[in-house]
Amino acid sequence: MDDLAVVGERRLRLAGKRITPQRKLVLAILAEADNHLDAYDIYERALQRDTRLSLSTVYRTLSILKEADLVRELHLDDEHHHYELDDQDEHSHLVCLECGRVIEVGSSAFAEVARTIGEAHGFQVASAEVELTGLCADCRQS
Amino acid sequence: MDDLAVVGERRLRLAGKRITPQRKLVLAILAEADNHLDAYDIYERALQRDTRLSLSTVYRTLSILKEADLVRELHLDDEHHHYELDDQDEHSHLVCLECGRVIEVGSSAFAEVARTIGEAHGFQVASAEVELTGLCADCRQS
DNA sequence: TTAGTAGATGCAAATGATTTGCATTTGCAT
DNA sequence: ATGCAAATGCAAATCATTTGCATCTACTAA
Repeated sequence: MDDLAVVGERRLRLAGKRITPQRKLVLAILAEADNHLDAYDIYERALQRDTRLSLSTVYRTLSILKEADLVRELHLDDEHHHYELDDQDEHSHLVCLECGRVIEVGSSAFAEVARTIGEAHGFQVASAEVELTGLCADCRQS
Repeated sequence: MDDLAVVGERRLRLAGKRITPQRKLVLAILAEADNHLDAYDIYERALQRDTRLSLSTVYRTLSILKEADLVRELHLDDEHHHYELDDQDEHSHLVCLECGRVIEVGSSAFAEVARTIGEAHGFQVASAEVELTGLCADCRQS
């Protein structure tokens, strides 16, 4: 969805950041992605679109987007970080131990539990990251 | 609690691993720790106890303990991994954005929700890691 | 109890993701 | 249009984690 990228630009401006072709590109790539990307994924996809973009800029851009709460950083594995546009929706990830597949799940149920648990500790929950590991349906059969 | 370390040794043996002074030490340090440690924390504490232990061995040991499900690897921040003995209890972490404090919370409530969500996707949940970020009680007042 | 051996360790060097210094370019406010 | 602070690219630097290799040692079998 292109909308997300547009919203992103608006929010970047508000944060006093410049809108550069590189940032637009990163935003667009993230907006189109159906799954989570790591920095290098983004870099590769950018190269296929001709625009000039260095890997360091990808990292710098992601860092800015993260600060602006436009992007969420995930720790799906130990190798590197993954990123996704932060659509403000709470959601969790199911990571298959066998094939590594990642299923994204909207989970308002979790959000509620999270808030309740937080409050019980005087804690004001800003965001939740839930990672469930196990076996996906396919891998359960082998 | 010393018990945890003993149980750890038993489980290591079952996994066909040798019980070395270094492994005992890592296990003991983890068992005594009140909070999550990273590899270097463990290394430092080990040095204070005279036993010979290298940082690489800490990493190798943690890796083994992780495989044997004796230790859980946490991604509390982007810098490095943290480890805690896996007491099989489900629990989540409240990470304060302001002071970085980490509050550990037992959460059978979550465990249930997790299983339910997993099942809805044909997913068999093996373990859950929940990280809630926000403001702790103290920091909310400033 | 002891010898033999696969598995462990320590050290230093390698790796690989992420960051940074610096010279050059470029948004964008005026 | 112009100027300047912010952004970029490149290469080099970081820093957590891993690995090769020679040496050591926990354990097994006799």
